[in-house]
Amino acid sequence: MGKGKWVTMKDVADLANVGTITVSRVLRTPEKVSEPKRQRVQNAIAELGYVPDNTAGALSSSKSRIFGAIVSTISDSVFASTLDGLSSTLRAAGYELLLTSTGYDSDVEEDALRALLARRPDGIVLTSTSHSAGVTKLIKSLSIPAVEIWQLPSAPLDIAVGFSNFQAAYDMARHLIDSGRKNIAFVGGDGPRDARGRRRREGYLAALNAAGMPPITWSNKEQGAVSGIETGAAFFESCLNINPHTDAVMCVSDMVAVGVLCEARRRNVEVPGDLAVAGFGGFEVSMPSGLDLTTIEVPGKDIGVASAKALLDPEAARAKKVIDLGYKLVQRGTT
Amino acid sequence: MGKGKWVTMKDVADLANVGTITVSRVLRTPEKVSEPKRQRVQNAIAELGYVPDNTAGALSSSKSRIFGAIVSTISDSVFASTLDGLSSTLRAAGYELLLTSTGYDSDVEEDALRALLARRPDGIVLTSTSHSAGVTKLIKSLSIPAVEIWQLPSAPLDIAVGFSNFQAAYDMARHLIDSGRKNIAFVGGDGPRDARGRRRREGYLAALNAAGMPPITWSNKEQGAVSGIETGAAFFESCLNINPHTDAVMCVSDMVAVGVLCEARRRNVEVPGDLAVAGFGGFEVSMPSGLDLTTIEVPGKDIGVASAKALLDPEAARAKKVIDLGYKLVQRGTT
DNA sequence: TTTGATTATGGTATCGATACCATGCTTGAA
DNA sequence: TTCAAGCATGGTATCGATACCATAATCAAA
Repeated sequence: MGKGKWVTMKDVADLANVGTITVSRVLRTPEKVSEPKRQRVQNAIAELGYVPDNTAGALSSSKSRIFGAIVSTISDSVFASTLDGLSSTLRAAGYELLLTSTGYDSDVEEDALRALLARRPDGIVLTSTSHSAGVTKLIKSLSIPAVEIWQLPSAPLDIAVGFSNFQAAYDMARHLIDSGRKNIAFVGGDGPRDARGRRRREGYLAALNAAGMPPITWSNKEQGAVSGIETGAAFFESCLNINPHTDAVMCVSDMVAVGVLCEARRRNVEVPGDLAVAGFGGFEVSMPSGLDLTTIEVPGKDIGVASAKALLDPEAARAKKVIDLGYKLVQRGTT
Repeated sequence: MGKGKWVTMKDVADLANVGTITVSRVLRTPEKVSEPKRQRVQNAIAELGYVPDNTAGALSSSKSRIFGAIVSTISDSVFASTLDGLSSTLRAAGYELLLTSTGYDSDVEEDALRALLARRPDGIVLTSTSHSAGVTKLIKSLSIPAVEIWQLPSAPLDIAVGFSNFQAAYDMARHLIDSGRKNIAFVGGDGPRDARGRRRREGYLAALNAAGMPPITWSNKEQGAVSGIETGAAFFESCLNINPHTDAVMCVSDMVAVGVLCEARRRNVEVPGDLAVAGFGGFEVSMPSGLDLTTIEVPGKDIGVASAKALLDPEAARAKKVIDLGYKLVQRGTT
């Protein structure tokens, strides 16, 4: 049709022989327009292939119907399910999600936030919980809801949705201690940029400390990869050097645990007889068959859905301030 | 600062004692403004914490500096790296990415597209290659670049960036045939909504057909999960029933291959002696240690980067029309 | 019939930026 | 000295919608 030009509301109005405002009403509050005109307008819309311009709408109504999200990486599959939940819930309510990734670089966060704010979003989602002074100031000065997700911060900027990594790891360590394990190791979670992993490690340390057990921690920092399957496999290389009596290993993620399990099978280390293995959750929602891994199930998608609800109804969410969705320790065959 | 109100360009202009247009120029073409005024304006911006309103800018310049992307799911980690590449490249050029997921429902695609177009993007990215008539018509009528990614379509709507799943799988099958395997199975890729997996399966079938070998295909459709680790593990259950002489298995993804490998180790099936295992790639970019899996390395992130470039310079990209980034058959220890 | 309430509809200002044109000033060449 | 060219700057219209107010039409009650 139009080359380089968009059809405008005026075009529709002219064709239907009504005022532009009537077209606007047909789209937003159709019950306020009489039947015959509504029909004419709708026909005109279809005939011209009219697509409303939300940019203009946002300007005049000062409601953009966009929410912004800042994530460290999209590739991190843990976030992915959250983003899916967020995006689909918002879309169902007629909102769009503007996504920006920082690549774990906190200097970028402020830039990303500014870029986001330039679109005048109706609310924002942050996936990190420690912010620079600039970011904090910027957010505090806004009148739109800000939701921090995943790791629950001690002092939320506005609204927080997530669960406690610390507590979950603590519980998992207790589970291993209670089932009689004496030498419990922890693998991963030491990356300087991986705040969630670090909290898990801290939960583990706290539990062992409370039980009077010496911790056994390990990572392959030098290799750069701290969360892949290979980390779990490589763990065996040095594990026995540190403590040859290790009889349980908590992993910072399910992926790492899968690596440990594969390697254990290859070396004929019996699981859970010789070695208990625990993961940390939700990289694949269900893994009932095959691996039978004990893990912490994390409400990734629920976090997305709950954040969306918080953005859509900030008053209700602010009443709670912190929305803790919990986690589930799922015991299976590996412990 | 302002409660519920945003600082506008006018506010900055008043404080700096210049016209609004000068503020605009300081932000976009600073070299056209004299040194002293530029300083005054920049001070005013900093003092007021001014964040420009791109919504308004988009309206008057009819350039939104937004690109839209429609993906089936964000959770699919394969897309994730592409989205990362796309998003970061665009952001570096001052553009933003508006993301919408369809949840594999092609009815939703047209809705999603309309919602995207309502934001007047400067270009769009599509991850599926078969579109409804409505979608095709809508896109053809646009004057903005449209990039189809991953699977290369036979007749691109506008620009296509990706590689051939068919050819890659064909090559992998040839590799197995050439290395002397006689009974080669294929696992997965039969989901009605998984077009990429289907093309891989077809490539496999074509190669076996050309070699005069009967195919052995398997899937656990009934379980709903056709791409997880458990698929690979479950494969063993029925594999021997179909063909007890199976000596090679091509998997629709690396994840499935990991499942196969783990299960093989557990059952003391020697890899690659008794069974060759091949994955299909890039769910984790490098897995050098531990698993040593032969796989097809897929240029996930590059696709994102190349798409971003195509969007930013559509004329150059249109000259090529189809940008084939290829793939890499990486032979490792499992074949 | 008049009045007030209610519904349907349109006109006009406005949102916050950019585009375009006009202006005044400074130069250097004629 | 005069004029053209170039630069810095500002004024005003404009982008495409919505908000707000005004008006016309309809209907029930007085």
